[in-house]
Amino acid sequence: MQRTSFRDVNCSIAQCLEVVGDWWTMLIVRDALFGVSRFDEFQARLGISRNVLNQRLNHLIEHGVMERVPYQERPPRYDYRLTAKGRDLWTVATAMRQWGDRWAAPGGPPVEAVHRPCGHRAEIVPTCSACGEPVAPQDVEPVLGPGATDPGLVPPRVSGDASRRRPAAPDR
Amino acid sequence: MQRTSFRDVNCSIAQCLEVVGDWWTMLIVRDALFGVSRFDEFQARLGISRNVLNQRLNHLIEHGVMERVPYQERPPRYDYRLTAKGRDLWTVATAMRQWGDRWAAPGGPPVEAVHRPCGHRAEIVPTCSACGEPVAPQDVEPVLGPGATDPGLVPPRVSGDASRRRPAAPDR
DNA sequence: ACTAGTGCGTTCTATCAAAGAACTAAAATG
DNA sequence: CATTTTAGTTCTTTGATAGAACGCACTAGT
Repeated sequence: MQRTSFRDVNCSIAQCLEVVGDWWTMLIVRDALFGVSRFDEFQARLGISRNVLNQRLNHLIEHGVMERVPYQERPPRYDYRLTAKGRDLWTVATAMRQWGDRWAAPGGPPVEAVHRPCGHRAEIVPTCSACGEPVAPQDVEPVLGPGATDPGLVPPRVSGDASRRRPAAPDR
Repeated sequence: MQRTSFRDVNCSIAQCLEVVGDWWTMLIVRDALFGVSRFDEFQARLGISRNVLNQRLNHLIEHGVMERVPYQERPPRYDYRLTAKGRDLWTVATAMRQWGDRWAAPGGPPVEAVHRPCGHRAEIVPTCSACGEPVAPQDVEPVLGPGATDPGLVPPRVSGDASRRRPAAPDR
């Protein structure tokens, strides 16, 4: 009964979760975004088991999110650094942080962000690349993209078959 | 050895993960954002075990992300619907989707988004609420917010910045 | 030289959670 | 009456996790 993998699911969210969907992984990425790079510092800050930390770091390296950078020869020791692919997870981390700030931070945000170019504490606002306006969830309609493999379903199906389809969405 | 909870971690990312950090939970939210609302449809689309699905739905309800809405009396049957708190996870789902599109979708995005007000297929671009400019990871500096309880846990280091910090910062 | 400390993993065991299938249940439908 | 629909529950097997101890290759202190 191994945990089901999302590797073959034709959905970018599932692909993202395949890489950082583990219980600890996103927190490791968070610390890496803060500049943490050493095994022991990850371990001490997170309180994660050493064996699990080792697994997760290797997983991230396999997926090209982090890389090992030697910082001394003898004994061989490495920094764990984010790659460009890993640094790009900043958008995910930021979305999570702001959601947590809004819904689960009764004492106010533990950490805020200063936008250096303008100097203000700021929120990150999702805007449309086409028209530049802020985007709300209800403004967006999902459509099939070039990578779609099952044109029948706009919301991609996860586990294999299950070819049952609801006749004429009796939604509500 | 039960899995360690992030409930008491003073970090909004951890709080978000406490709610949707499980292996399946974010995919359930994704489908709910697409409009799925019935137990069996979640189960069929995701291929998740029924017992795990039941656990996850209850977990989401406990955390105020979803709610049970009766749609028939006898026998009692419920729709599982996102609350406002749940719908607000759209930003997280979108960040994940776009990351997956960029880094793990060799055939192109399986699903794209049309911005209804302007009519274009568009990306969601993170911009600064103060100045309106697009924001890149290196433009942002984390600072302590009003809800901070452990100043030692946030290294004065910049997200995305990769320059090595001398190990003379044993902040723990 | 001897001892302790650092940094990074690995191994081991008890316990817990997941997958998957079978089962229950209450009512509608044929 | 037998099926089907919809939603959950129970059970077993197997895998993952926490936590601690251990190993290893150096370095620093006395």
